[in-house]
Amino acid sequence: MAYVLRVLQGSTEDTVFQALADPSRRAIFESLTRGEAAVKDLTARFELSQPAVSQHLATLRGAGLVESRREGRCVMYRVEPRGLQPLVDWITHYRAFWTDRVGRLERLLTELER
Amino acid sequence: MAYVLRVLQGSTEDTVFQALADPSRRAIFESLTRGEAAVKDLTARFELSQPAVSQHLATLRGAGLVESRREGRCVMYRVEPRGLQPLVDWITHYRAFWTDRVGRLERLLTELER
DNA sequence: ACAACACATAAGCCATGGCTTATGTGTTGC
DNA sequence: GCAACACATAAGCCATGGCTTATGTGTTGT
Repeated sequence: MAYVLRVLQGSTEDTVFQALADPSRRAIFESLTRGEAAVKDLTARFELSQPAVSQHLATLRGAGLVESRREGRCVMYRVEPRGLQPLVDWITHYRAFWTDRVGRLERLLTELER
Repeated sequence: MAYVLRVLQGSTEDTVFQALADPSRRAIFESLTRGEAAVKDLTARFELSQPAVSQHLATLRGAGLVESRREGRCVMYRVEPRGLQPLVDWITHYRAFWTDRVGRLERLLTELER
């Protein structure tokens, strides 16, 4: 069922990993976590051309990590929290190998849900 | 301090993201979580040539996600749990944006440590 | 010692990806 | 309407990456 949902959304963890593999894209994403920003702003922060930034944003958008909204002649981009979910899910699948801290977290969750 | 350690280890989250970006590499990694395996075994499981598998393993090894050990004429590969830590750290940094479930986990941790 | 096995590495090929410049699409203000 | 701004998209270039075949390095067994 979760699988079906993922397929319908068209996003397995594949797109997310792919999107976050690039350092510039991660930097842009991190920058957006500090608040909504226009393409112009991001272009100013990083030493990238405007098309480069737009292309990175398109990739992040395709991975569901980011959303956009028009405001006047600017396009504001913001982080889409749920976009990280596939990554969290993937990692959670290997929680057996995590460090003590995360292991403790999982144990807590189990106890909570019981 | 954590930063210094990362630099000394020579591994920011960069190598890990890079290594996990490839589907074949993730598949190999996932396969290894089910237990130690030789290159020959992995080559048999996936439809990849032996050199391809070796190269993927070398990349995973470089990212600290996997370790190797000689046993006779085979080289056994196993998952290195701590290798996922940079990824967990990176995601944890954006925990503010996580879904309710993870948010609940974090709140639990905070209460626990207090 | 030699053949067979298991693996790593080298070299080359081809697809992909990220960047650039150039151009198209909206939107604002005069 | 028109110029200026903000952004998206197209086209092309070049580096990178993943795969292949071919070859080198160890290890086992006879």
